[in-house]
Amino acid sequence: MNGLTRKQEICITAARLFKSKGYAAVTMRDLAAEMGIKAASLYNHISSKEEILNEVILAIAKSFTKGIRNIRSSEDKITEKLQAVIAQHVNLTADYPFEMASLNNDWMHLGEGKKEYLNLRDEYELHFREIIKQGKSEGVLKNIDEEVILFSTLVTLRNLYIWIPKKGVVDRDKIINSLNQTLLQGIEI
Amino acid sequence: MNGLTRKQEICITAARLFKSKGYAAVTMRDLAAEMGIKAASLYNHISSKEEILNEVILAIAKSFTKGIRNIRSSEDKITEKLQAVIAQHVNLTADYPFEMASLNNDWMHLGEGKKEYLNLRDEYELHFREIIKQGKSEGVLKNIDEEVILFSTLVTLRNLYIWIPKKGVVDRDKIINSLNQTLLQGIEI
DNA sequence: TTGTAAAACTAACAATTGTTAGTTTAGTTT
DNA sequence: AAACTAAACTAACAATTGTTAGTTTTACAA
Repeated sequence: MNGLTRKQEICITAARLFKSKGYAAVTMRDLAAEMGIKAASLYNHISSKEEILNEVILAIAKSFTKGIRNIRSSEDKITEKLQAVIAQHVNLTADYPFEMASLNNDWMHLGEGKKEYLNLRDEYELHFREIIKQGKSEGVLKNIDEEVILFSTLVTLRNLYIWIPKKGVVDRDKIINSLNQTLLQGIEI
Repeated sequence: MNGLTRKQEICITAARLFKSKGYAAVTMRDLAAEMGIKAASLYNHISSKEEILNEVILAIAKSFTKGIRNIRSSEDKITEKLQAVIAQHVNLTADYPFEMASLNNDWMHLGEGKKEYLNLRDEYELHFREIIKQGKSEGVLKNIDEEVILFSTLVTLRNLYIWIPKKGVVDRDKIINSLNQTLLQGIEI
């Protein structure tokens, strides 16, 4: 019909519900009602509630880690790498705002997949930290504590999902440019 | 004993659990076990699970709004006002990291108190936005979209609860200074 | 028309949920 | 000693939870 499997449709709908109430507060009956079917029917397509969360979170977590791995190993200058990281966040968030919410808020409810998620997150932060270190050693970035830079930048990017859907049609380039300026050069004259 | 009512002790313990699993995933039996009593005994001190969330969230939400109201109406220069906002976030987060997590992640589960919470949040953002506008009109802040400045700053400050407890003993002044520099002047040379 | 596979259904389960009612314990005041 | 109070307890409830088993519907290919 729309090129999606029924399972994918379920996961997409689930992600939307997870964003508004959180994983734990969404029941299988809520999800089924949203799909227009009965709860038991969901189990023709998925094996458990937890599997849905795994699908939702791990797919997008892999995209992020794969992306920053490429950015770090590229030949770009540091500033370009930082801008590429920002652009990746804006683009993935604009494409998958609901999944981003689960990634941020519901990862602790992962069962089997939690270890893999934590590995992906650790690797992501490792690459990001290394880019920042390189920037400092090359004199492109100020000599501020790496962890402060990592935290303040990453937390803004990770929470774009709260903000981006509020704008109507998303002008990605405008957002990317604003964030580049704000995060890299600050807001003070 | 420790100057706290039994109800306050319950709310403090609850906030800690809410941070690690989210409000919906914490059962009254979980909370009771953490207090070393049975679930039914909790109801000698509180009237419902929801009341606990109300207590936890509204207390800290009021602190924030009251604080920024005073900052905005002060005679300080814009830069000092911005630094005062940052300092307030660092201090309240260092004092109440668990409550901050509920404020960020569990407000949608508020029942009776949700309207009051949303009013407090709106008022907070209003004052913050006005400080930013004033900064722009006085030429202290760059001519970047107000909403971008508001979002990127506020999201960093609101999520300090994730980061501050990771540090051992919290050197508040060091964190405040780093954030002042990072948020206001950026990370790029 | 018949066979097949996808996807829905009804009905029910065992466990867990927030909560209530009534009772007991322990410490303090009269 | 008697009364009072704070705070715990046991036992149970009605509702909701994720999930299973078995059955029926739908649509398309043979």
